[in-house]
Amino acid sequence: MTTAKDDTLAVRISKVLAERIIAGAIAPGVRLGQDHIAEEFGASHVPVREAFRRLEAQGLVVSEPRRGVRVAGFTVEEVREVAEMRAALEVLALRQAAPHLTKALLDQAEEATRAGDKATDVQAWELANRHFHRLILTPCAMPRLLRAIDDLHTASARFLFSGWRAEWEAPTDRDHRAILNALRAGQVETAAQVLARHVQTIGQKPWQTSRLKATTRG
Amino acid sequence: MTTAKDDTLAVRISKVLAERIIAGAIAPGVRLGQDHIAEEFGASHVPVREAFRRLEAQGLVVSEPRRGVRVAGFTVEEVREVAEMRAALEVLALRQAAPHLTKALLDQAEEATRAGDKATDVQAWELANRHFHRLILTPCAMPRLLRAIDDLHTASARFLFSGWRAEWEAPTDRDHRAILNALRAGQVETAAQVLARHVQTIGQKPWQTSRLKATTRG
DNA sequence: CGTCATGATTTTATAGATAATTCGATGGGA
DNA sequence: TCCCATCGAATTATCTATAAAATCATGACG
Repeated sequence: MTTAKDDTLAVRISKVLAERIIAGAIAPGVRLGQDHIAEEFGASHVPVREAFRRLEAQGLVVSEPRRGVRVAGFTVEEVREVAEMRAALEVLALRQAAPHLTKALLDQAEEATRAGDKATDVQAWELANRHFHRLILTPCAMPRLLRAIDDLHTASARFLFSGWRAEWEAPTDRDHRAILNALRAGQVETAAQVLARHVQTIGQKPWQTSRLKATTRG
Repeated sequence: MTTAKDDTLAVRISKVLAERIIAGAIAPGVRLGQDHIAEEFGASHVPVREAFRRLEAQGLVVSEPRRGVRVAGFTVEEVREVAEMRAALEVLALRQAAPHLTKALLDQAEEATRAGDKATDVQAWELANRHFHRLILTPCAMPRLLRAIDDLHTASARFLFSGWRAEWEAPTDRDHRAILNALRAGQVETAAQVLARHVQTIGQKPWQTSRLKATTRG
């Protein structure tokens, strides 16, 4: 999680910057001057450039040639986009992972859900939530898919921390338990549907959330 | 398509290398020495490193810290993975794009299909095929999704060129026309299902293809 | 025969120089 | 007097060249 020593310098810089962007410490649209950042990290500008490329691949910054990089702004449309992509990909991963899910894994997932219950701040909750999703999806054994989902999770976390999140505690826990119950009963399709709706719901604005819950499962 | 002049040098290098990897000119697992490539392009190693990062983001190379980059090897599982991801994401894109599809766009897509009919080599066919998919998906207006699909297309093209492709002409054209007909009739769900099956079929090994066609959508 | 050390190759990082774009200022025109 | 255009300076990205760290291989010694 925190800057492994054997990582290359560029990776460490990209991780620190990613944390800041996700946490909202750097506002969207802000230009990232490479000399400024290089000076802050006591490095030169070359590893900073590499860090920029990594962040660009994750969709956290946008790079305009000869005009530098800016923190990617996220509009309502982009938030919806990430949610839809997560829904599509996580459903795929769950379907492939389902045959390989063991009771031990599902128990671990339930424990992650409980950890989310007890979370008092958003960071702890997000950690538990991501842990839950990772536990039930990893057995699909599709590395490229899992990496894509992970990038979408970080994008989700970004606006989750940004203040205009909905009430996330109750419905999420309910959905998580519903997914686990369906999986334990062998009803993969039901679990997939709940997962899709669950992911799409997160990241809705509060008023949209309530309206969507009313028409739920239309 | 070919190395726009206003692109940065790193982008041009990454495009050339991507073409080579896709065309199979560089075998999977081969180490890419940055000095060697830099010398070939008459550049230094810094833009080469940036090009490596872009290729890594596309999944065409894998980078081990302090040990250089190697051309990503693609196994049968990885090919299946890319096909499944494409199916999931393209279906999503098509559903969102459907309301914005105009008759003019569908006509252009049909023309792209005809271009695929007339293609004599794999390169030309792949170009027409990608054009078709892009035409019917772009109106979804989801840039992140479209970029992800595009990366998956290049990954698909890689093993399409690698020799162990199935007979790709006839079934593809039939699927394309079926998709267009369904879209013209307003049957978005039908079009989405055909598209999903179509994408999953491409990239199957020949014997798998025939078996899958027999048990269609089993 | 195994292990350790040394050398060569390769990746990674730093510093300096070059080119391009943006912002600000100044001058001309309405 | 105000607005627009053009020119210039400064900021910024990009590239080249050079040095340092690390890994792998080879060979010698125990």
